[in-house]
Amino acid sequence: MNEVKHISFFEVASKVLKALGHPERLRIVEYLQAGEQNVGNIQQEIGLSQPITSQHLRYMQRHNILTSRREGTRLYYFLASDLIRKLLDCMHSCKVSLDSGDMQVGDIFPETKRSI
Amino acid sequence: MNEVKHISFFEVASKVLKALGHPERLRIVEYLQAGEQNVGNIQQEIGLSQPITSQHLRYMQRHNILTSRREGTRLYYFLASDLIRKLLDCMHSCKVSLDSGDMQVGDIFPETKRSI
DNA sequence: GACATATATAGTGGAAACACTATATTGGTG
DNA sequence: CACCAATATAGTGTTTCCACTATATATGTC
Repeated sequence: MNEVKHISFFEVASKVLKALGHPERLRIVEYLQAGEQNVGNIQQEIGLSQPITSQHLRYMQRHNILTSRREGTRLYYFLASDLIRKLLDCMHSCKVSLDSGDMQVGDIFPETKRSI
Repeated sequence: MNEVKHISFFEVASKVLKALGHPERLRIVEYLQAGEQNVGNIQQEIGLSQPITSQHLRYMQRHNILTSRREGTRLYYFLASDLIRKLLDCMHSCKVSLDSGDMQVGDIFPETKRSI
């Protein structure tokens, strides 16, 4: 048997986008751009409870955003693929555009202003 | 009064990503990259029912992905901001990388193969 | 105003996401 | 094996998403 599911770019991309579509997960993933980190560090950096942190990490692993590697009692998570890295690069350049004032958050979300 | 909500880049970006995290919505938005289209055309192009098409469009309008313009009995939808356009450009270059073989879908979703 | 066309909205049921509390598992060390 | 630290999972209630059917609204034309 060994059935292989065929999947279009839109399915691939939308799954990734959806999995990144949560502010804390986006923070985590941006943090991991600099390199792998264990759960404790991620939790502390982002400021979430332990179970929530673990849930988000597992969720992203299930959705092929992250992979993990065990080292003794610690679990290190890291970005799973070049597509993810590429997407994050893009997000970053969007962020830069926003920060430089080329774009305005108000263009995107009226009645809001940027903080940080 | 006139309270202004402050919102971080992560909130802005994650909302956009989440709203794009659906294969049909991604198809719609890619279709609209070429320019505005009315609901009927979008429906026919993507192959969805009329209410579903309208729902997705309204959803994306609520999430500041799209804007609309009425012309007689027709409603034309179009991309709402440069951030969206920039993100789509990025998705497109990711797609190109996938197609050119620099990246593999298998890297992202094991047990799958690309179609189209 | 009657009617047709284009589009939106309401209602509904099921699935998934989310945040939270409590508990379990895994690996290391004495 | 007992115990500790790190992490995962189960259970729960709430909210949001999603697809679908049926109905409503808006605009243009006669």
